[in-house]
Amino acid sequence: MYSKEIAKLAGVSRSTVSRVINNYSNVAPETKEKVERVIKEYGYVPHASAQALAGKVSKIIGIFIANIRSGDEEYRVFRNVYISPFEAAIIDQADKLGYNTLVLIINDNEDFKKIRKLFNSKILSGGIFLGANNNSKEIFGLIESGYKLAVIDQEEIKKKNVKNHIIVNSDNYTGAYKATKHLIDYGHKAIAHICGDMNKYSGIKRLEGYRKAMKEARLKIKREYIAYGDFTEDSGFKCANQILKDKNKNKITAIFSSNDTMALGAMKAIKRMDLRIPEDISIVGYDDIRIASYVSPALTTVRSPILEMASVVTDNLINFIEKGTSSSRYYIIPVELIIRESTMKLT
Amino acid sequence: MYSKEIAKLAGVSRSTVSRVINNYSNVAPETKEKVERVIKEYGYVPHASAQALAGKVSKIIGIFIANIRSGDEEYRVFRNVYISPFEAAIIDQADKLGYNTLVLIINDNEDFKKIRKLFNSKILSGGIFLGANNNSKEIFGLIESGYKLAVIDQEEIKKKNVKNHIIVNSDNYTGAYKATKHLIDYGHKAIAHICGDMNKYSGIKRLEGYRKAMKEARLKIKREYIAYGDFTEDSGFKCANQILKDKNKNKITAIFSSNDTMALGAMKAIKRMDLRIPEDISIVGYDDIRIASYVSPALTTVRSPILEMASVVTDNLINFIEKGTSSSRYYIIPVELIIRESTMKLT
DNA sequence: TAAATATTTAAACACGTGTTCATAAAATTA
DNA sequence: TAATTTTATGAACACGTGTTTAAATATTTA
Repeated sequence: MYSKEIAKLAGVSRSTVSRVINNYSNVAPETKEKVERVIKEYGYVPHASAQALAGKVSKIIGIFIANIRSGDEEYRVFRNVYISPFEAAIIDQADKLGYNTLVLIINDNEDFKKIRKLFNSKILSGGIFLGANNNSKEIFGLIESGYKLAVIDQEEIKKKNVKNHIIVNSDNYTGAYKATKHLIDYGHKAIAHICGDMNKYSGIKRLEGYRKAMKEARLKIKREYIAYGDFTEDSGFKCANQILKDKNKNKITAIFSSNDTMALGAMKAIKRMDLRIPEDISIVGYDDIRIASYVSPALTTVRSPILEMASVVTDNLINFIEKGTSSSRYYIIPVELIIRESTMKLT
Repeated sequence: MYSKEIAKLAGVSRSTVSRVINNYSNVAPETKEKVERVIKEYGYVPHASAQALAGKVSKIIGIFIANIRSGDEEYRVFRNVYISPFEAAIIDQADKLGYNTLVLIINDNEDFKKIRKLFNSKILSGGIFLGANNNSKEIFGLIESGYKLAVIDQEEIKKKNVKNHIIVNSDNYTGAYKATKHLIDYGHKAIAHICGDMNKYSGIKRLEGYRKAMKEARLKIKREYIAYGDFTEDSGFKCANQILKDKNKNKITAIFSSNDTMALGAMKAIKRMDLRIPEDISIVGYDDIRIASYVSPALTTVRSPILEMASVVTDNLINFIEKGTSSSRYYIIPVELIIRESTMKLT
């Protein structure tokens, strides 16, 4: 069923059908009504490719999800539990605005070529990066090529030739500050930090937030307080072991983990050392993934407003696509500390 | 950058470029090599819409994910924790076969029209349903229309006019049988079942598996043993309360929940009644979602081989798309019982 | 060497839709 | 009523690629 046949059935020309579909003003009301009736009756839908070829832009945006590199195969495929609801929220919001969503999992730099292909072949008219590295040259390249892109969790881009993009971050810095401050307020002094992947902006900013709170309280950050993980559970386990191996010497009483997944690994390690949470070690995570409220003890953590971030990034991207007016917009969304059972006052 | 320009740069005609791209045999090797060099140098990619219009089929498949109806907004958007890794595994497998994936969340019947649109406009060349209701008229309609579809968790379709589709199920019947049998082997006799959504094939078959095991052991299924949930945590909570409210009379010592999410809700309810798991009540879930191994006590459950199911369904669908040869294939994938801490022998 | 055949290429058309342009019809003004 | 403006409509072209057909070139055979 094509527009030619609709035209015949409605007794008008194909151009008139096209004008009805595209809401032109100069169509007689009764003609319009007649054509619309036929369209509805036969369930006609324009051929998207033909439309695209004739100059209409596609109503599809991409979601580009960075895969976790290290760790086991299972985790690789099953994907980041923080990212997954983010994806769902974006799909939902895009749908509300009449857009479909194509999901791509980015494993290596080869996959950036796929993105380029999808844009060049006019399948996508925009895209959102999730979990990307900070300052990614590949993303800069795509933005420079003029593709309409938004990035979650990315430093403000100051390069002169990289403009026209959207960046939405949660306030990682303040979140990490609040988390650390919470431990300080509870009387802890020897507070360790399990860093996330330092290639991600969130990893960097959360470390900064931790430093800020410690500095503000005039607490010295000893070398042994810091361990470098990569946001995976395994790395959390290893980092906790490393941090606590000289516990008698270090007197560490609290850990701020850069995300919940690592915090879970750390909790396993802590329990295995026969230390109690929170009596011996208080621990704070970040992200408020679903498991956080189920583990025992329930994890104190920082919650990012995923729904809000997804709305902001999607609305802005689609506005950018349709109006063409984004001049490097940069958003920071506030976060919330959720106090549960994994932290307690030092007596 | 279009094929016309490539042709000019390579000093050949546009048709020759097309023949090179589409691997025709009658192109001189040196010509072919020359054209390929230019294509690579300029990173040329054919305009997908133009290709589609000229008769090539799109390399995009849809993943249609049914949303949970009841329950809170958060859960709605954040999506089913069982479905989410499934989606990831399908995307991964499709990518390996050179296909991209468009994800659609199905909230109501209106959304089936969207699917029709996507097929009619030639954006999609196939699709996979996740979490769909059993015997869905809407899906039957789409299959009848000739769209190439696969469905996870669906009864074998016997209607004469509904053919050419692929169905992949995990062995829900045997899984539920194993779960119940496990409890019986542990000496339990008064075993309750929290049913899942009876609109889903998995909900139906798991109840059947439970019945089979009970019958085989000559255990009577009292009316109070059965409670009807809908796969959400809330419903699990309510069902457990209902089942256990006359505990002194019923002597129920074990519960088989139709999925893990409801089992979590049930565990909350059980704890709130000051009963111990597994000392007072043993509980078995289904799906082996990630949280299952983190809760305390860790949940005994049934694991479906998600990766395998995703491979089977994706491989078959793409084969169907490319070769056009599927005559109602029906697959059942075996499952595995994972025994953890939430079940114990009755002494 | 001429003829027959095999190989390679270029031109032309098709795919379905949007849009421009010219024209016909209707409405308004003089 | 005639002239002008406004409105409505259909014909023709453009979008980029695949494919068919006819022609040109190279190769082989007699």
